[in-house]
Amino acid sequence: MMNNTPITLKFLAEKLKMSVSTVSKALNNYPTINAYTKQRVQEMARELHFTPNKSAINLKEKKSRIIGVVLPNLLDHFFTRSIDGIEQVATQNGYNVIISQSHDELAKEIQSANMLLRSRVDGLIVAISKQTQDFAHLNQFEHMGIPVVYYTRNPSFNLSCHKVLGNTFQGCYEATKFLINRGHTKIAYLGGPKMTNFTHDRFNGYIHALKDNDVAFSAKFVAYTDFDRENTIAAIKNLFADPDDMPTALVAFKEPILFDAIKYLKSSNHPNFDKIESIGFGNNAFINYLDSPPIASIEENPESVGENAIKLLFRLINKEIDMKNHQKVMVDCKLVVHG
Amino acid sequence: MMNNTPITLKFLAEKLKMSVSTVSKALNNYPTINAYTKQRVQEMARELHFTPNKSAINLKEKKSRIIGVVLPNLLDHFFTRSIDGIEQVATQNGYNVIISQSHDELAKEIQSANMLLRSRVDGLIVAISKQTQDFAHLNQFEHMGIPVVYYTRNPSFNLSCHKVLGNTFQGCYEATKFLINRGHTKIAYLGGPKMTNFTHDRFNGYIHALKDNDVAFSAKFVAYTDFDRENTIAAIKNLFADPDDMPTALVAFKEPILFDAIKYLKSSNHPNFDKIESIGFGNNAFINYLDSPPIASIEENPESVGENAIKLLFRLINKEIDMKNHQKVMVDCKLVVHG
DNA sequence: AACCCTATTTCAAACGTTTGAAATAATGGC
DNA sequence: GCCATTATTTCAAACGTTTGAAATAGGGTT
Repeated sequence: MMNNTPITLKFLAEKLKMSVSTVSKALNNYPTINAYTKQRVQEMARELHFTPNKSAINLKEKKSRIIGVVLPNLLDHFFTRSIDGIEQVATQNGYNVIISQSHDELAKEIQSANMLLRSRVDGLIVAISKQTQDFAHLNQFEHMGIPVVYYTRNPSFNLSCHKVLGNTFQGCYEATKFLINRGHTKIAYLGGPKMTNFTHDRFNGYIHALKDNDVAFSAKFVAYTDFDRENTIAAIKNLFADPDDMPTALVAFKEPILFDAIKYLKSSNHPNFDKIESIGFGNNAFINYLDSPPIASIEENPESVGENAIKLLFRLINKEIDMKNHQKVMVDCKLVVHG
Repeated sequence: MMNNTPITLKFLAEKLKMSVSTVSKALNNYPTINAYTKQRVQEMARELHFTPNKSAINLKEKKSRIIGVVLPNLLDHFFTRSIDGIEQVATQNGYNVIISQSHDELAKEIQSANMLLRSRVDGLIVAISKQTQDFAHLNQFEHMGIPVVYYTRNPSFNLSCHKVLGNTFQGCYEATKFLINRGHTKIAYLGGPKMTNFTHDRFNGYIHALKDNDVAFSAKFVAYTDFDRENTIAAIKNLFADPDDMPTALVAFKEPILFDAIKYLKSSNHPNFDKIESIGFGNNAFINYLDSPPIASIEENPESVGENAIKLLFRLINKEIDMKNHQKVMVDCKLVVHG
């Protein structure tokens, strides 16, 4: 049942009474190896379930064919969907992926980075945690010649780097424009955590759409929140504070937050609740089950973001692009109208 | 900026004018190494950002300190939550986790398994795909002495193995009993794909709860579906086919399916829609946003399932339990009442 | 100053591959 | 049958670690 001697090249070689190098070359289909020999070796390898030891190969080849991915968490469907894009391209190219969650904590992100560094990944894709201000743990990779692509979370403030970002400006612009075209002039913007890029580009998209369509901007129609429900409710209260001048539409930086907002508005018996039209980032599958769903969603195409990130990474790994020649890729959003 | 000579023990040794083994032992805090030497080595290692090469260590140690996880997909929160449990225990024990999705396809599962085998994981945790009937790709691991723990998806029909399962019998029993206690006597059961264990234990829980509480079983209150919405609607139509004898409550094998059912019932203007009380497996966070939410959820405690799976795996890895002494662990569900 | 401990360092082999260079075997020309 | 090719196989080093055994250094004792 259980095999105790590990099946190595050496073991095969002894069984077949030939040298280790012949076995190795036969399995790797070297042209200098006799056809019959190859056949014998390959048969034996199959029979004994020979599985090459990746550690040994990595050590010899000085490459692991592993891509590391560090991201905040797997509960956000944006990230899990992006992984699908990453994995697909990786697998096509014979690479494997190690995923590590930071849970949005810097300490865990550092830990993840260090373990991936020890594993000598050939490249790193990272969506930084909310806490990440210092990048030493990520810069290490580049010092060792391992390319890093930042995605989704934009560390622009203090770092020039390779990045692949969703075009949240365009997404928010289109959403706002869509609402304007439906006749809204009082469109509120519900933004996310102020400090990160969560919100900046989106807000600009909102502003520009208003401007380009001659809709007046009003500061009282802008509020910020985070992923905490109470804060969202407080923000909504603010947006709807003036009973004589309440928004009729809403653009939100993330769908779950928008759902909280909708729920609150409904429960607070807002007079024109039925008329309010809203749009958020995400395009969550559960919208299907909501009674008062957003009128549309900003689909961020996470698979495509992931795909672009890893494609860029491969170009860096293959030296098609110099590591120092920092690239920026934007992936457009798509407005998906529901119903 | 970029370092070209890799920082290895050898490199450190040359810099410090000592032997490789001294450096190695100093870094590993061998008692035979002089304190001052240790200090010098450790300082130099820090300064030059020495990072041990895991491949080399794996090769030498014949262990990778990697746990492989193969699961259907990451979009199902059950699995992502179970990963949190797995990762936490793994990290505590100095192990890393490689996650690979099968997308419920046998071919991908085989591919994942093979890559993990090549990576010489020290153990495997797997939730088999719906298509998995043959286990050769997984049995390979045990042949090589690598323990495997099956979780969530129970391959009982043709395999004795180590398994960690949610106690769906108990979960369904409690849900049914809860509904009975609320006065229902016409409780429908909406089951999942018939062939797998998706449904069998749950159905038994339902049946036993009815029996133990003297509620008559009626075959017309049982229907099966899968993850396809159309099929779910068809199943619901069947359950409610007899206008003179319609169920007043519903237990479903998975929440998203239950949501489809609720949505359909609502849209079809079911006369007593408001009265219908339902419970499904999952405890999805989005229930919060539903207007007609299930009255309760069967929380499957995925983190705990994951945690139990990896704890069992470690006991196998550490030979606290013999691999042939197959273990079965059940993780109880918890009924969570909403509102 | 010869000896013996003990403390510390170094040697050398091993883990399982890959691969260019060297060795050997097979074939063909004459 | 001998030489030159060519086909095929083997040698040997290398990748970066770990670790038991062997070597060396540093003190004491007498």
